Amino acid sequence: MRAQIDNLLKEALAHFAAERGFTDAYDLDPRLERTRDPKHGDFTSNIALRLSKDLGNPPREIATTLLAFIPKSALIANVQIAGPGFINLTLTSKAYQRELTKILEAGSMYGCSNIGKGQRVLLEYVSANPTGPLHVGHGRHAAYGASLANLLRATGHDVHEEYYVNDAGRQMDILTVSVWLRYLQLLGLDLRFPANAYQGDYVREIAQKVQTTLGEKFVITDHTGLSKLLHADSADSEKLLDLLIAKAKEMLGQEKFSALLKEALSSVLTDIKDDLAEFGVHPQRWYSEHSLTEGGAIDRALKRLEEQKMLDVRDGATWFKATEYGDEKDRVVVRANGAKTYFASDIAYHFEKRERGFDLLLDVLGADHHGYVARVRAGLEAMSEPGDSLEVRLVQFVTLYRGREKVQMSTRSGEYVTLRQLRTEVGNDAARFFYVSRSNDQHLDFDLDLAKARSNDNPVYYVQYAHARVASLLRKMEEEGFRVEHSDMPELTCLTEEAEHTLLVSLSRYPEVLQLAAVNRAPQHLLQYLRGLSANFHSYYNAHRVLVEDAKLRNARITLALGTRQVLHNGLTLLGVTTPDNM
RNA sequence: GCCCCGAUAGCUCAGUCGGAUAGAGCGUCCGCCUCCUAAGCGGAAGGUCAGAGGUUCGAAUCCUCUUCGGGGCGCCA
Repeated sequence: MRAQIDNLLKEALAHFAAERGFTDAYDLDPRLERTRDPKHGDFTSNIALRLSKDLGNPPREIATTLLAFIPKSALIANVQIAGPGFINLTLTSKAYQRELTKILEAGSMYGCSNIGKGQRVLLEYVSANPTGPLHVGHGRHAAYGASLANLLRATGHDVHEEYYVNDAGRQMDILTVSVWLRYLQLLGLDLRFPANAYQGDYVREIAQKVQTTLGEKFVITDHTGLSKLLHADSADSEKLLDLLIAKAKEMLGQEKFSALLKEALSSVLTDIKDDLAEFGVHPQRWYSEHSLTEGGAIDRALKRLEEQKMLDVRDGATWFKATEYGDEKDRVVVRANGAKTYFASDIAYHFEKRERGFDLLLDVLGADHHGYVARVRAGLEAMSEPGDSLEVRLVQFVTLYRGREKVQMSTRSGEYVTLRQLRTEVGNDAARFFYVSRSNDQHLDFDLDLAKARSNDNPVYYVQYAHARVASLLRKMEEEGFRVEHSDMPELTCLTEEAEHTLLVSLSRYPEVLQLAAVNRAPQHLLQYLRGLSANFHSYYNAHRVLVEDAKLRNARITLALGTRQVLHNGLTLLGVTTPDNM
């Protein structure tokens, strides 16, 4: 709808420009907006105000000239100049009736557009270390990323979703050692378990599984050295972990250590994949960090940097001269001990994404990662890739509440609420909905009690209920022996109530909302809209009877309800929320 | 010290290329509730948009400074 009105104004502007003898010199985008106050009509443009300065004419005069050029249209009832020079357009009721028809014709495609023009987007999100179950923070990343992917697809982007698996590096080694120690304990060895190893029960479960499937493969005969290490009072507990890792590799041998690591990794990863799948999150690819090394991507990236003379050896380590690209300090890519840093994998990974032909690398990261955005961008630029091909959206933290009471969590002790627990408690729908209810760069207070409530205070319930209410109406209609005549569109001209007009206007905004939400990477706009639409529908339902005796009016009202159901369905589906017919 | 995010009604928050009289939900107050199964419905009161300057025809929105709050700054991942 907006696009149609927009075109009319653009046409007028083209005439106007031709008459005044200028063409592309000025910004001639009408920047059509919805009015806030219905007194100002339905749409408004401030183009006359914006042109006024450049043209040296008063805005109202420009507006008057422009107004004469607006083509006649069945969609526009009235055009007025108001205030300092706004052009206000009031639409005909026919325009809204047509839009309702379009909703039902387009069905699940209603609202989709091609503003993305097929841009190839690699959306990376969650990418939690595979060292334990996902917790409620990861849930927010998952819900946000998945909704964003849906929004981008609906607006014509070619989206590829990816989860980066950090399956190399120290954290995996620590997990492996944790599993190994639990495994040895299971087999009766009396060993102390370090406080900073992975504490969760899932470590014991993996150990149990290893023992069941692989038996005593990882048993060691002489464990005095290990025991001694564990009971030594080491001041530096991190150092102890490193020593333990070295000891484990030495005692088991690299091959068995790797086998154990693989077991641990696959257990955790399987759990994460199942968890996300149940949550409606399906990355197309699980990209292994390990494969970066194997595939030579790290070497290619380093070589590229070398060619650009962007590497420097100091103190035995290899540094990337990030400062030359605006970073605050240079960054190590290869440590003095020869190990490549996490940062090296990271720029290699992003470089490799570009090699795969993606236009936009869209990363969803935790707010604690903001520091490395500049680094990775610097890396891309140093490798002659455009810095703005990387876009990062940071997700702030989640705090759980039960009513007024804060739920205490501590990642360190392994006492945190998992995503699975949350989903089990409040359900997938409420979780998906609540997670994207606030802007990603705001802290989120997640109220478990509210999310579970079956009352209108609960926004997800409220919106789903609007959908169910339509279904209920249709059932009732059948019971009463009525039916919708589909032969030709019912006479929507019967929809003359104010509440009906409000609802029609709200429905017609949906495509604009999708674009706004996609462009701003802001699913909460869609959510906010759905709440408003539901409110409009509920008020309408409360004020007016749909299943009236008059067949014409009844058909028109049912059609309006069906349109509402369609838009609610389309919107909720993009957010990963189901649309029940019964509640 | 440097960097990022935030501050809007009693509470939780919308307000996204600057636009006309700043919105919603909850709570409060006042009515209503024999009605398409719907745990309710309608209305009202409620604001120094943290503060101060600036840009602009026009600022909650952009810029600068200040105050307060949250987070981040490793040859960790």
